[in-house]
Amino acid sequence: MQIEKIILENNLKLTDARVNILKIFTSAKKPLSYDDLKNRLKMDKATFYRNMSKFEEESIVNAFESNDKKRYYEIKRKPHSHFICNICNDIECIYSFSDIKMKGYVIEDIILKGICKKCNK
Amino acid sequence: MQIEKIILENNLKLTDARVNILKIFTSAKKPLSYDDLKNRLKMDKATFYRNMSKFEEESIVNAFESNDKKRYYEIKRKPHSHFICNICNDIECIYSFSDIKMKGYVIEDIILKGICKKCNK
DNA sequence: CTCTATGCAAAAACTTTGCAGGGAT
DNA sequence: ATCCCTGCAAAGTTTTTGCATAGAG
Repeated sequence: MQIEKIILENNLKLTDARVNILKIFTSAKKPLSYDDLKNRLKMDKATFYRNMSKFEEESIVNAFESNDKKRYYEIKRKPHSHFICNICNDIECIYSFSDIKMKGYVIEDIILKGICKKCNK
Repeated sequence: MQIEKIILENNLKLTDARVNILKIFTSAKKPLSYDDLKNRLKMDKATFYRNMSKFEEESIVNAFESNDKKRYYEIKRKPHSHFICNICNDIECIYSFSDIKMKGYVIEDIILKGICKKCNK
């Protein structure tokens, strides 16, 4: 199974908590916070956060802080950007560009902030 | 004086705390957090945060959360973007582009994250 | 004089840490 | 058997709120 492979390849022990977390994130369509997930997580918050830190270390997930001071995580897949709405705080993934270059810098993520389609009506 | 004008034009009372804050921000070259400023602020943190909220409401300042979970503020001036280093957490202002458009959306800020020049050596 | 602003202390929100017991390899 | 993981509770960090007093207009 794909998820078990990810865990074992990164020299982590295969535990229920890790499988539970990665199942959720592999099917998620946008970044999620602990708060978004707490009802679906069969584990303590400490376990969640500790595992997410491990996954970040191992480059299995990306994370960033959003407008609401929560940390949002997503599984690493093809490069994309994010749009964060300053009104409703919703986060959208954007696949239409990722071509900004800056000499001497490595650009790992592009975050656009503003007013989303829904809130802009 | 420019700072007093800003305060009074927005129907705020002219207080030492507000002048103190805006003096710092008008001469700042990049966004600053409470933590960056606490030694230079002659006021309680509650006063600082309450005033910054007012300034945001009145569109005198912009703010965003950075990698370190702190809120960074800057005086509104000509539009620009920010680069946040994922290693040293330093924030740089970037004036070289701001031309991304997305139909139906309003883009208010562009934040690039990655590895800055210094850390990329 | 009135209404807003301030300081202090306490609370709130999110995340991290210490520790003892449990589980994967 | 060993070392990593987990849950629980407590602590840490940043920001917000309540309340009484002070200050601007």
